[in-house]
Amino acid sequence: MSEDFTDFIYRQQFQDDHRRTTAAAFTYSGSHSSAYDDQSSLLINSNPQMFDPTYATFAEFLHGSNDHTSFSTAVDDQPVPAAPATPNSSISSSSAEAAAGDEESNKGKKEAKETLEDESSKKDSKAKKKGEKKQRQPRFAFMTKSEVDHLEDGYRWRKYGQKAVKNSPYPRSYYRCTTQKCPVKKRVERSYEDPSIVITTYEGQHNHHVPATLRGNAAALFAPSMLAPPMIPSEGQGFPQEFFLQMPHLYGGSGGNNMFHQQNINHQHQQLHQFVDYGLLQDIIPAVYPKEEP
DNA sequence: CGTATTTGACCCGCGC
DNA sequence: GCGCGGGTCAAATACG
Repeated sequence: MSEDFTDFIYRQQFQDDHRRTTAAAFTYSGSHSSAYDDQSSLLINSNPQMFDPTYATFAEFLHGSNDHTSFSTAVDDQPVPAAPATPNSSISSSSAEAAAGDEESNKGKKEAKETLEDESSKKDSKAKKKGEKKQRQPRFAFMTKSEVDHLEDGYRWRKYGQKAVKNSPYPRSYYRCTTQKCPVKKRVERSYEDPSIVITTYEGQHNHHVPATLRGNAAALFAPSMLAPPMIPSEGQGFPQEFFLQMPHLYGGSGGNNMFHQQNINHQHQQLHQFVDYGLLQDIIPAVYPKEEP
């Protein structure tokens, strides 16, 4: 179960749509998303003091609008053996297969489709072209304590599926980035143990900029330098460096230090600090939010 | 009327 | 080989 985790990286509280949200970020490489459900409570409750009020919104958090916060996790080099900053959150464990293939199971249908477009090639070339292991893209997950399922993250998503989650009354939703040719997928589900926790998993890299059609300032936060390079298949040990370029603030490089660098938090965001200080504990306690959603 | 969502069918890997 | 669970497709439907 916990083997699916590679590292617990970050914890964050912010506010989206006037709702308070708490996020915990980690990478993982397993195939079963239910694996981290077991850890959600632990992650959220482990150490309230770790919250970093640097970012105001989920999108900001995701894209790293500033880099006042510095982290060092040896994710791309080796598994992180130690817990970030609290003995409680020792979630880190194996990170053997960054791309364990259990997805991309649509090969059959794709084959049929492409046979139509490309009569001559057929499944042989197809299998050759794509059948070479179909590796799963590295995934990056966030656990957010939020009443909204689908958090604004700066991109446009189209829902393409929803499935019931085993042992959970809450379904899992599947989204794809709406930008043409962008391979990024995302799935969202609510923890069955703590319904106030939403687990968002991203897979793949965006090959484009954030659409400028967002409300708020999410688009403006996204610098051109954030454009991700083409994906390079993972070699099974950790995640490709390219993956982390998307969220540089989450990785202070592979310096070897596994610990949080809390001392680097910039304290110039006074209002955010106040916000956090005021409402943090409320979020730590599991709560039932009024149902909403469009 | 174009686009996004819903939802059952389908595919695939895996364990028994 | 079969059943199960996860993931995706795509026709139907809802939505603006």
